[in-house]
Amino acid sequence: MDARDLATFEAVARLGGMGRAARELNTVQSNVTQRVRRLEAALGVALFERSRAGARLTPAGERLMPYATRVDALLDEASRAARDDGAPRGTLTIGSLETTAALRLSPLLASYAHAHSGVDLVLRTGTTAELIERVLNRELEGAFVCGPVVHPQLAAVPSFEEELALLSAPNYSSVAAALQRPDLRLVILRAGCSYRQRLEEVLARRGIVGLRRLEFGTLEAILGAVAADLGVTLLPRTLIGPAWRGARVRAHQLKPSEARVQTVFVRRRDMLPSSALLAFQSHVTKQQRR
Amino acid sequence: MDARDLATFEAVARLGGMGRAARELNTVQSNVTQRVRRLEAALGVALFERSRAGARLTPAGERLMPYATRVDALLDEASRAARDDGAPRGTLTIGSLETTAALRLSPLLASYAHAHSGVDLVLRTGTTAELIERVLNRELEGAFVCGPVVHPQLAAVPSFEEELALLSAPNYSSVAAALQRPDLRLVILRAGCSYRQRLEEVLARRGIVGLRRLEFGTLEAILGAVAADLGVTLLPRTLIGPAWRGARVRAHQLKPSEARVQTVFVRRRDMLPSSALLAFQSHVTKQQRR
DNA sequence: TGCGAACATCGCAAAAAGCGATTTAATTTG
DNA sequence: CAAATTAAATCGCTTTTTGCGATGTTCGCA
Repeated sequence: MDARDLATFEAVARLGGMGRAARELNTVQSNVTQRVRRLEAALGVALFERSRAGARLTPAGERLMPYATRVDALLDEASRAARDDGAPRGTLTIGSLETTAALRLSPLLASYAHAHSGVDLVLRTGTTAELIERVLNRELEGAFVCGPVVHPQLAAVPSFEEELALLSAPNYSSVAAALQRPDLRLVILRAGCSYRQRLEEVLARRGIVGLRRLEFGTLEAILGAVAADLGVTLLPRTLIGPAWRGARVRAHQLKPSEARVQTVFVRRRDMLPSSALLAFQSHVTKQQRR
Repeated sequence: MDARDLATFEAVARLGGMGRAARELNTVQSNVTQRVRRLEAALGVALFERSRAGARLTPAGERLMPYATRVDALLDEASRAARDDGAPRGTLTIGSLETTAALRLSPLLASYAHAHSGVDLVLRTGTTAELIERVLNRELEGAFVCGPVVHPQLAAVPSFEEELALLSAPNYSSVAAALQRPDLRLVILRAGCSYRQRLEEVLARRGIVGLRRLEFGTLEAILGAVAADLGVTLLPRTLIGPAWRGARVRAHQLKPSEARVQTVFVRRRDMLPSSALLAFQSHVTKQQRR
């Protein structure tokens, strides 16, 4: 059984048609047809039910499908294992929450890039859910996300601990005062952001629900909005630099159970970490000890 | 990366040379060379150190090697999974101890063959060590061997329990009497047989060591030798049919701790059992309940 | 009954694989 | 020290496979 036939099969199954698979695989439909038919001939079973709508998996196809993805992943891992001699090299693609990137990663990435000049670093930001999705799809080798994470396919190592604070315009002297305003809004980084849910919980516990939201793409915009008294937000306390603290926004302390948030680094259990990733993780650990 | 190149690589690594691999793979040496070189080119690393003596793995090759075998096994399993629709079919190749085959398997195999006429049954006999080796090599889907078996790669399910008896010519009235003879010999099925070690332990506990051995290939020959007072042997009590019991050989009872032996069915944990095997195991269980 | 959307088939050209002979390199042996 | 040996690399050739584009076929639907 040829691995490329198997990959073709996988694409057809995933996309639901040979034509579509051909487009994804940069080839022509007749070629895909031929590969699928050869695979079927080799196995002696039909893998797809063809119809004018496309191709749907037969039970045999369903049984084969998980192997197609596993073989693909295994071949990929094999090639990385053979290439990787322990010296970090190649491309390291990791993900991070926006806030974690801003707060923790700059010095880390700088020192890492300096120590391992042979590594091309790629950092993608997103929400916890997005990042986890990408890690599961093997688009990212790992990601810093909002913990805790429990998932059978993922290994999570606690990496940072943040203390969140409620931010408001400076003219409110307490959390309670900041939450008085009738037209209070939640200022959030983006839909699905991990801290948004936390913020809603914090407010719900104070009897405030159903607030309108303001969503911005950058931290600066968020802080600007809070400074302009458009609403409140929840962010790591230490994220508020001297340029913002005190004069332009006020950080209200929350009790630890509400404020504590753990950032964990997740990666697929079944994917062997590249040397570049191992080196990165040891950098994280080193940083923690300081 | 092509799976067949990987298989070629594996053969070269295992056999220590491209020429030898070519012979095993039924092709020519230049072909093997080409495949290995292509693999090396694709990975960008040397996999072998060539010398006049053959080819030895480089560190990169060492890292790749386990993947080569895993990919091979996975492709194999994929093809079986796709083919196997739950109806037992194809070839079921299992192993068994000679004694277990004689004592337990005949009715089992007969009823199984009858119930699943689509399955070609292949039964190989051997010693526990041989059978386990073959199961590990995937030459057998599973085997009945002398338990207990603890091995990280094997799953073992207890299947039968035998009571062993010391067999002698009929003119000895007790174990002690049978062991009196100065030129006593151990009559054993073959070198490495599981019961041989047990027999030696039984005798050692009675102060008898270093006996000569007589080795025969068949149970009939063994019983004949014992009947002719050439020596003693250790066999499952129930194995001695009416044709032999009493008149021609005498079975001496041993205490349970010495007599009890468990036959377990072992198979590779990482190999998904075929439907044929699952059906077989359910036959075994059914038999046990009777 | 013709149209559209899908897969199947066909013929051809290009690419790759496979083979056997030969070359090269490194030992071992006489 | 040269010849023989052994194993891998290379080469030229033939055969096979692949990939492509065009065409054919099927089937549901307007």
